[in-house]
Amino acid sequence: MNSTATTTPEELARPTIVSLAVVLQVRNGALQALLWERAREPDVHRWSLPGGYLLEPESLEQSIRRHLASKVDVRELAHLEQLETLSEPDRQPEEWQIAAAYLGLVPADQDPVLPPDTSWHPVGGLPPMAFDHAAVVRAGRDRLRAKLSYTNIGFAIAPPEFTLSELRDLYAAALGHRVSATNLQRVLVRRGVLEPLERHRTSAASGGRPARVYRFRTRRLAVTDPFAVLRPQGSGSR
Amino acid sequence: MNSTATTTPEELARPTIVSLAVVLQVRNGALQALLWERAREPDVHRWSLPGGYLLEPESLEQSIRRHLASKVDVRELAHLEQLETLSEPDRQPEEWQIAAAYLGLVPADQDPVLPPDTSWHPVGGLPPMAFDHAAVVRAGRDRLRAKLSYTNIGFAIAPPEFTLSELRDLYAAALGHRVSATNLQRVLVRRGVLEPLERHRTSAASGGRPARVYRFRTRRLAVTDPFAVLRPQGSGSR
DNA sequence: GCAAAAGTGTTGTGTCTACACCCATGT
DNA sequence: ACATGGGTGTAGACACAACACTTTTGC
Repeated sequence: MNSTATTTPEELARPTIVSLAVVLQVRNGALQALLWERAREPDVHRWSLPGGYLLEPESLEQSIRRHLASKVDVRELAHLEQLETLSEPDRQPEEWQIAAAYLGLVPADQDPVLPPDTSWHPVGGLPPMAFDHAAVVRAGRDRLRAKLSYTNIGFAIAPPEFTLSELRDLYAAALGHRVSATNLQRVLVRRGVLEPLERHRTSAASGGRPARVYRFRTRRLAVTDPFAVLRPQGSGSR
Repeated sequence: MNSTATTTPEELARPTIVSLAVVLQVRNGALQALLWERAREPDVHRWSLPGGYLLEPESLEQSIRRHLASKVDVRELAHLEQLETLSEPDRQPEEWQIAAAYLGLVPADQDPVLPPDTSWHPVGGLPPMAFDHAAVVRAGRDRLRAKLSYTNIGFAIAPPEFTLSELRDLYAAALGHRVSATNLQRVLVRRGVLEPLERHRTSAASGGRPARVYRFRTRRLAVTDPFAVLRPQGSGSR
């Protein structure tokens, strides 16, 4: 059987198709996921990822953007990428669903108005989750953590402008461990990811030197540390 | 609309669902992809990726393994992972298909018997490809190249045992640039990926010192260079 | 002046590349 | 002996973490 036969066989599988999103944001110093509380069986009162059915004719990315629009304004999503596609026939009890999972990131300065059944939950310490959604949240968190190391994806969790301590706190929350502002600055400036502005943030009531304001040079995903090893010969050491 | 409503609406999209695979192997010193020549319109005589319809009830991974079994013996696949899911409504002219693309890797010592309409093609220099399949091949190639740098995925392109020059040639073919056997050995041994055996390969007719035989310590995917930067504090430098 | 926070200087370490040199075999 | 290919030793370039120290503000 070939993927492109002109006549479609009868015994074809016709699972329903949904798109899901792990929407992450750093809130109150913790990485949090946008979850939605189920109102009916199965898995009543368990929490699940936002998303829903694919409609005619739209791509999966259009689908997840459309579904998310009822939770958060699409303009608040600084980044959206595909995570994985789940297809185990028994992953949902009632019907066979194929689910394309996406990772969405919301900058820390946004505070979307949420519908009543929806709220943010720290990814460390998730509430009881429906179906296989807890694993998807972990996959999203891991993808973000990995990309923070070798891409400029920080732009998607940070506001347009920020001080280095603010950025350090965002990275620390997302990565789940302490981060040094000193070294974070050096790494990101050396790679050309961060750009210092001339402006400074006035110091807090407790005093302290005013912090310089930075921004990401570009707010589109780019790989900044392409080859860990095994670079082409003669391309210089890192 | 929610992903888990108990009643399924009428206007639901019901595209057909297929699985595709970019199967890669190093052959004759070049990274090659397993392609299949279309026998009918649309895109007659263009080359496409092996795969086909999802059947009831199987997962996408089971589906692609089943379809590949008609091309290559499944036991010859040393690694299989999901690449991306394509869903643009107009990506195929005749029907709307959602395609889950996988990356499969065949060790260099295998030589599967192929059906007549199927053959290997170097990924640099692909023949005219059907639909969006050329881009999927490039995505598979790029995924392999990236993972060669930070995982032990070499096990999936290498035979069970090999000398370092042989492994160097495989890495060079897959990466598309020259690789030093000296440094490849040091990187992979330092990381505990390679294991030297006591055995040696007898030298060729042209002479030369007999080469030591190595193998991968494990033939399951593992990340060996986890954090490019931004490691947790106090976790030592690389 | 003193505390607080930001920012710079500097040192040490581990990783990787490049290249010189040595080793073991066939002819 | 010498050509051929395998393997080791070593030096230099970087990137990074850690930490001491300086700068700039509020009180």
